[in-house]
Amino acid sequence: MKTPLTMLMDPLVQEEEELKHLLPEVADVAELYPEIAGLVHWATYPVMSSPAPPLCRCPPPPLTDLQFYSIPFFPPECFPSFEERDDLDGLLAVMPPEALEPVPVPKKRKREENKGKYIKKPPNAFMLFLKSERKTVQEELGIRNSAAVNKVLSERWKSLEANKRELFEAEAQIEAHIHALKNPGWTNKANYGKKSKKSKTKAPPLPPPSC
DNA sequence: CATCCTTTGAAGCCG
DNA sequence: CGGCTTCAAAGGATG
Repeated sequence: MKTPLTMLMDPLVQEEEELKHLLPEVADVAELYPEIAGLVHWATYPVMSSPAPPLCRCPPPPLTDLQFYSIPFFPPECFPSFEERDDLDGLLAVMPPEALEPVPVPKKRKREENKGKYIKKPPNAFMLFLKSERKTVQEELGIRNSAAVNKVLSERWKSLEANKRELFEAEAQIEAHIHALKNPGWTNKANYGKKSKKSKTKAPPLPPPSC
């Protein structure tokens, strides 16, 4: 008899071979971002061959960050062993009540959400880089305007060391896999055309002929 | 208050 | 299949 969680994990197990080559990057991500190490280990453990990785006892990431990425809040200290994680009822019983709260949705999305469940795209590597470095640039340059900050970060992204960029790319892949697991069958198509049309005509209208 | 600006990358769409 | 469009984040600016 398969538990709901086991059924959820089956697709991941099937992709074990595909993900194996990512494991070194997963370890790097956990090292680079200790605040989400527990989450990374938890999320990737199902695709790892035995033995299970040592249980991370680091504190869980802030709940707001987890909700931001729509990741269920399963802090490692909620289950003393990975085996107990498969006891879904038991796990739910020990989870903090706020972890079961619905994921907050930005105001600009609430209209769409009212019509039906709105699931955001997972962030790509550059978006994760923006999120990671925005505060640093804001403090370094004393600017808050995101458009200006993004321009600066665009240049830094282009000159970023390859190995550091690969960490963000690996993290983006992890985010995408978690997103796919949480939202089976979801595609970008669901979000396409949901935003109001921007007048961002890449090729500006032809100028009038100068006589 | 809603949308724009600004970036890269992923993915949908269309001819 | 190539090129265009949309949307992920975010916070000040603008209408």
